[in-house]
Amino acid sequence: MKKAPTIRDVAAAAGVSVSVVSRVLNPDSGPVAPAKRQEVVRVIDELGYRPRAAARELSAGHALTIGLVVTDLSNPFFARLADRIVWEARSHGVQVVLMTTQEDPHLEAESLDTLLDRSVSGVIATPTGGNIEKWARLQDLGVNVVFVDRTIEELGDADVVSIENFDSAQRSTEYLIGLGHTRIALVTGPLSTSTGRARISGYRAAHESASLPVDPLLIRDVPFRGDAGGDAVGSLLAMPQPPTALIVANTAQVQSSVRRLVQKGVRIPEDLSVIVFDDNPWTELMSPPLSVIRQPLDMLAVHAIELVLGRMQGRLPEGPRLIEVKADFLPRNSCAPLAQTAIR
Amino acid sequence: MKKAPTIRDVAAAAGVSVSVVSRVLNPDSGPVAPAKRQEVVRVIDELGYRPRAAARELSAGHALTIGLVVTDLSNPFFARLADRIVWEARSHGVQVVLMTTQEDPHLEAESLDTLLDRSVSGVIATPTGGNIEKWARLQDLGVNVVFVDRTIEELGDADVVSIENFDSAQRSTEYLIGLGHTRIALVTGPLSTSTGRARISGYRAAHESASLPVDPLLIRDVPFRGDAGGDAVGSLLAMPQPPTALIVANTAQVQSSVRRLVQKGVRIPEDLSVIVFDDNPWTELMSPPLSVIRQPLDMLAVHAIELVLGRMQGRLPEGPRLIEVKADFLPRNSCAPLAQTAIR
DNA sequence: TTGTACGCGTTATCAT
DNA sequence: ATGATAACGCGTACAA
Repeated sequence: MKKAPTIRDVAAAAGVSVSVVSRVLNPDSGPVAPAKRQEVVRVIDELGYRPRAAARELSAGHALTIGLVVTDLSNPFFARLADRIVWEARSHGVQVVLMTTQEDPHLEAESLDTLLDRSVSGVIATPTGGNIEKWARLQDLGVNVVFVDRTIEELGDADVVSIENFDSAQRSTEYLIGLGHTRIALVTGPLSTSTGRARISGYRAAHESASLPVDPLLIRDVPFRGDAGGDAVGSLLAMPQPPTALIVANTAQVQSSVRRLVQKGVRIPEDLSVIVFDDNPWTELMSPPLSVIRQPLDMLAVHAIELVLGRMQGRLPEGPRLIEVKADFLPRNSCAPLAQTAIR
Repeated sequence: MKKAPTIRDVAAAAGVSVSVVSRVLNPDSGPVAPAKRQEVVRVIDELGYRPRAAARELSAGHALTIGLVVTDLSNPFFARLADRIVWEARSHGVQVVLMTTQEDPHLEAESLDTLLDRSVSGVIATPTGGNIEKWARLQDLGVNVVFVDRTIEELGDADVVSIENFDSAQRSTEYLIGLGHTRIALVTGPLSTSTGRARISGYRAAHESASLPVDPLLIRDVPFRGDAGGDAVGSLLAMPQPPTALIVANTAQVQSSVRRLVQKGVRIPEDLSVIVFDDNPWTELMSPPLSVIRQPLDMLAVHAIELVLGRMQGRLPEGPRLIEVKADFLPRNSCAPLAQTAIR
């Protein structure tokens, strides 16, 4: 186990001073005689020298690194988001340190502290909803914060990239209303999250436009983690007057919800029409293929990374930016007119 | 945008020297008078001081960080592996920087260089198969390397955690043979990977034990990325004498393979019996539920992290360790006896 | 164009 | 028990 060469080793071997080597490394920092430059490059190559990131960071005061804070990589939504972000960051020479929160504000707080220690220059995150002061402090210390998917309204200064939550929920609800359904259940995230709130609003708006009453018992704002989605579905099915249609408005709840439906032997769409908010190609392979709101997470990722990197490089105007990308509704075969629904 | 306090600020505010503060931070590095300790702690808390990671790393020569190098986070296998590893690492106070290779040795090489720059003390990776000297160099520089899922036989010194590839392939093949099938197709990873080779061997062994000939045309070792799995399936179905059973022996190919089957209208198991190597809960929700070799990736993750951390802390005996965890075969309803198969 | 010297924040060594 | 000081490796004014 030998130890890696330093800039000094290179300088010595090339017969120049460290500053020359440094200037070769950072081209715009000053002039170098072509002959010496070539020699230095040769030696660097020969020794396999690479600048230590820690030293650079210490000197620069900040790292060419961003933090990615998501709740849970076993959710395909976040997995694919992470994939895109890591990929995009790499192509810009930026590394990604990954942290998961399991939707726990306490773990989130820990993550933020750690990222601060690392002097990351940016963070892309799906916030749990808590830790408001901590987020503010992070920004105060010069870290560029970009929220993706969700947001924290109280935090004025953060960029946000999300899908059109209100709109998506409204459209899918309208679609079901258009099929004649009047008892439409909604399983969505907790009220403590911006997405949970926005999607419920969209759902309500669709009812209002159609002058349809909203049965509050049909709205289930449940935790993301665990089997909450499945349990909500179970309880909905057990109602004296069960719904004839169901919208699962959050990727985190889709899996457990669908599993419960399958377990209970519910026929789709004969017994129940179903729409899910999805990022999982498998929905297409089920029988019947599920109608989905397709979350354009490539767009989310691209915008998010564009924002952090943009901020890091100082371009981009001052104020916070809010980007909403459209989510397409893909009707497939999991919805039927009320008239053809068995239990009603 | 204020700037974070340093150890000097703390020392000044507490009326002590930096050494005292440092000793308070690192308890085992020397004695501190209880009174002073308390005061220092108070000031640290008041100022919200946190030690800069870069400075520590520079001083220590290595970072409390590990690199996680996988091919692709959109594969649920790697996503969930990453999830577990990040989680487990966090609980030990080490961060994870994430890199993806897209199965490209060139990108892998870049990643390794970057990780070297960061002075990571360990790497958990699913190697592409190339970059042998680079991996060796990494180890030479004191980085603990743990391969997971796949391995590089030429590299003597690396720990390896994998499933029993030979055995899993053998058992699933035997199961199908037991159902009377004689033309069993195998879609698996490229021969350049250890898993590809081992699974083909298991498949062959099962045939041998049953004194069944192996039709080489039924073995498709295809690339992981893209639609290679689906294309292989398409071409298998188009054979003059198509297979009556199919094993998709790699998670990366499952999705495109199954999609192709669905597209072609192949009935499972009436037309074709199917077994897939899986980590995706959705296989259970399809109709029919697919029989799978369930990859125990929790075990993979736990062992991998246990190995890196163990090495980092200097415990663990000298030589490289090879851990093989068992993968269970879960028969569900996607396989039928040959006698009940339509096309034969 | 090149080299010297100092700062970045922390830990470790060695006096006191 | 405490404090001064030298690394750690790199960037960068500033001097030559």
